[in-house]
Amino acid sequence: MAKQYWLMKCEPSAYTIDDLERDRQTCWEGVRNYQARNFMRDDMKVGDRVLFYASNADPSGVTGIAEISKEGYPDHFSWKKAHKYFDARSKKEKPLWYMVDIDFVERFNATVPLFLLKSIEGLEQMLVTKKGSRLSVQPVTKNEFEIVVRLGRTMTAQTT
DNA sequence: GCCAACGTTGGC
DNA sequence: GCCAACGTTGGC
Repeated sequence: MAKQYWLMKCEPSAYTIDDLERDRQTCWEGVRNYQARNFMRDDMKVGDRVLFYASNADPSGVTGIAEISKEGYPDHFSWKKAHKYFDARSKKEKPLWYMVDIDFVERFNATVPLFLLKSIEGLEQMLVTKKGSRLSVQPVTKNEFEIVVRLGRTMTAQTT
């Protein structure tokens, strides 16, 4: 299958592209939305590229690039009692929630802010630019991905 | 911090 | 199966 492209949101208080650059790799636990889970469990493949998006940030926007390094597997945090991601409905024999692993690829010098994405021709259909789109794991097209990466590489610290 | 938009839950 | 109530997300 051809390489696919995604956008994954995370609040900076939880994890940032800087954290990923330091760690080189992380697991994407804690997604508790069925649509997002299905993307991770069923569709993401090793090598797929990911726009790393900082939500609830100042400014919110895409901060870098990651890559899927491990395909969907059970989110074992859902089995850990007392963990904030614990969910009694998820059983080891029948996991309810899934996660993937991602590798660090690139950190932009500055965030590509959401307000800029909204103004760019070619990104009108991109889910994250649409009002009320809360999905934390979203598919993006190759074209959208490439536009955002090109923008990201032109960002400098001064432009924000 | 506010609040609109959305997803989920649960009573009926 | 409907839909009101509730909790969460996330831009601003």
